[in-house]
Amino acid sequence: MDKGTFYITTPIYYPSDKLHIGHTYCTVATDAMARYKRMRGYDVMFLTGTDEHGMKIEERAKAAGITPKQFVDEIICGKNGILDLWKLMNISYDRFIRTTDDYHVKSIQKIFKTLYDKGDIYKSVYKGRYCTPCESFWTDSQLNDGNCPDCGRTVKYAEEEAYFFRQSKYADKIMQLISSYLEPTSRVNEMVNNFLKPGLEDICVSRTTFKWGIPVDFDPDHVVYVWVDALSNYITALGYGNEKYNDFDKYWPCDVHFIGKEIVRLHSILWPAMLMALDLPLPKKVYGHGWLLFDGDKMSKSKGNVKDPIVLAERYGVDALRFFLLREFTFGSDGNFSNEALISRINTDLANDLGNLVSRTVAMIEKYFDGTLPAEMQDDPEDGGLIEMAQNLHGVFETQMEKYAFQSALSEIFKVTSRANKYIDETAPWILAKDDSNKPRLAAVLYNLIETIRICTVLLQPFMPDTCTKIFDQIGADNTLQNYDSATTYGIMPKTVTVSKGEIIFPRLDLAKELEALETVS
RNA sequence: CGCGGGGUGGAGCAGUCCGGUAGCUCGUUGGGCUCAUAACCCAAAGGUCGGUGGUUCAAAUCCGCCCCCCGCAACCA
Repeated sequence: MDKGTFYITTPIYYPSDKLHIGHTYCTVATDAMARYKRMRGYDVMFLTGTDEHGMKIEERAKAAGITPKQFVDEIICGKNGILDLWKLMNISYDRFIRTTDDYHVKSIQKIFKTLYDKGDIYKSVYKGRYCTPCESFWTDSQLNDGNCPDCGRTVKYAEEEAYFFRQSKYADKIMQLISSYLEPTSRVNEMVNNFLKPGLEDICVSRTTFKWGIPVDFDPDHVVYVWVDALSNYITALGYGNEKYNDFDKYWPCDVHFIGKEIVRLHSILWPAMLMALDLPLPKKVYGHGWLLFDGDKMSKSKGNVKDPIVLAERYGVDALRFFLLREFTFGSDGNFSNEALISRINTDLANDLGNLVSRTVAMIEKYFDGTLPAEMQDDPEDGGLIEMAQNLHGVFETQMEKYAFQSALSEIFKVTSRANKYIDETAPWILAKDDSNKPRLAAVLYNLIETIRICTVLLQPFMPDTCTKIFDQIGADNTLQNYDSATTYGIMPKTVTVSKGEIIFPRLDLAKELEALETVS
């Protein structure tokens, strides 16, 4: 059963504000993959966390009249904070790292010193446009008509002593390797043409203009700038450079970093360069997923189009929301989030297709056999189509999952539930039930339905863990019929299975009513 | 000429690498069924595949040019 290790990560999120549906999307995807790999027998390490340093948080804390640590503690541990959100969303992370954790801080200082001693970090001068009231440096491209993008005032040329990471030294190697670890491949060209071909510049990795960061221990005026701090979380959380954990050798290199497309550059260029400088192996995959857009726009607080995952999960159920996020959107591309799409997807796939299939199957077994199928069954060639699909499902499902194509993997499952609904019409059990001599045939039909539902449900577990438990209860599948291997064999369910009709799993929603309600709450 | 992605029935998308009857989901219309959550099943209508020129027996697909949308451009999942 043991297939080795699988290490998967989300980005560590920046807790300057409550998280929104976009963060939830990435984390749910990571969770589904982690659960899938666990089911398949891998020793999984699923890491998520928070990236807590930086000027923005320092400023927001100041504005709120509290310390930066108090500020992030509230957002992470407070009511409806990040920990609550992941608990609500049923996120099965194994480890949660905060960049303010002592062990991480110590590791970062060591890493910084190691790179400095090696000559890959060196002291120089950062030159740029500086806005004095905002105490911020800006690049030319960030400027708004030549003025500060934050306050609109004029900026002036300024210099600041800073440490730089010798990223340029690793440019050639990265150019050679990037297409082997970065996915989807469409992102590779962007990196090569925009950054690698024009020539990599060294990157500034320390600051003296704010204090809320990890101090450079051999030069106390400086704090380590975000990216060295943040990216390293993937190894410090395994115990690299600290005593807190000691499974670095076991899990590194990482199997896949799931990240948003906006930080592809940092994960596919800077991070590999850092690892090369530390003489460590590179992650096997970096997957830059797309964004959820709202009315074609990026979600942002200022545009007022942010979707609150807590509101949606509480209204429609965590599993329905998890399912929607991974079923509706192509993981590698941007997708358009809309309330209408959410409601429609729940209605068509979950209520009409899957939920109704379970409901009608279980109801017929109760009605025609008092809930328990008889051992005597009569097969028929017309069963072949359905059985073949159910039997082969795990194979096509795996192919898609291994490509991180959640949408396609789910689509394969729903092809089978659709086929099962069609099978009911083809076999017309209600007609068979009219004549007792047809009972063995009727029993076989209902058994095929139950067994098909069971296989689909096994594979749906990474996406909708709680709902699948409810379905297993209704169709009478015990624990031995729920594990991954049980989905690879058709017909292992006992013939004399007993079902029990429970509550409706996914009630059908009134689209117009829900849209109206969502307008007022989010 | 900065770079990348996209433009396919009313909506959302696949197909483009490797040319050969344009496909899926939703919606619409008609029919069927009554086990089921007014759900399910069948059928039909609906597209000059952004524009234009070229290659070819044949182009959504390959090549040239043009238009439009989105993103990136060194801190946004």
